[in-house]
Amino acid sequence: MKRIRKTEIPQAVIELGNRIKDIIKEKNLMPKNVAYDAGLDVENLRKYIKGIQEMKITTMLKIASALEVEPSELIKDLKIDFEK
Amino acid sequence: MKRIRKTEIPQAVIELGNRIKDIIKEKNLMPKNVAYDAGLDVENLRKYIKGIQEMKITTMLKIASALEVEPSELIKDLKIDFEK
DNA sequence: ATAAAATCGGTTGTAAACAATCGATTGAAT
DNA sequence: ATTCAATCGATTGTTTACAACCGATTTTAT
Repeated sequence: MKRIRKTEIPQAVIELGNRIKDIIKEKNLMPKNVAYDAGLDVENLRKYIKGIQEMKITTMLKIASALEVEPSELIKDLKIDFEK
Repeated sequence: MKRIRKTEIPQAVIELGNRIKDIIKEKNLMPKNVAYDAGLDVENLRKYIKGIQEMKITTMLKIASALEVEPSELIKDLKIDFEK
């Protein structure tokens, strides 16, 4: 059956995806290789870049490693907009 | 039925838990309040502190917000030990 | 123009996060 | 000594991440 997302994707997730996208572009990397280096499926990496799917901490660390950037660079100033 | 974890908890997750624990202690915060401010169940916060459960990016951001620290401070120098 | 990579939208099985609850124990403060 | 918070282990329903695959289309490079 159709798998529907019930919750909104947080803005920070979108922003994180954009940063990954930008770094890939700046460093002239290939998503295919980045995915491989991070131990991810290319399609899933694409989902992170598009902000369709949220990632776990360790996934972020793997991607940072594959991009050869500090994890901090990826999450720096990411704001979480949450309703308490 | 028993819910058994199939994969190993990465060391970075343990380390992240320790940092959260330390900050709570240093700042004389109450886990109860931190959990509330982060919009989490106390028991789940405990799982993160113990490193029993891995968190998503946004959860980390919420916890950083509740602890009033920069997200970068939580993940700084976290190393991921992964087998490609 | 053709080949390789990227992008897209969708699907599916499985593992794990998330939320919440329970009972019991331990530690600390009044 | 009693109250409150912390800690622990365990459980459960629901949602989501993860991994993988597919077919189609678009972009990029040779």
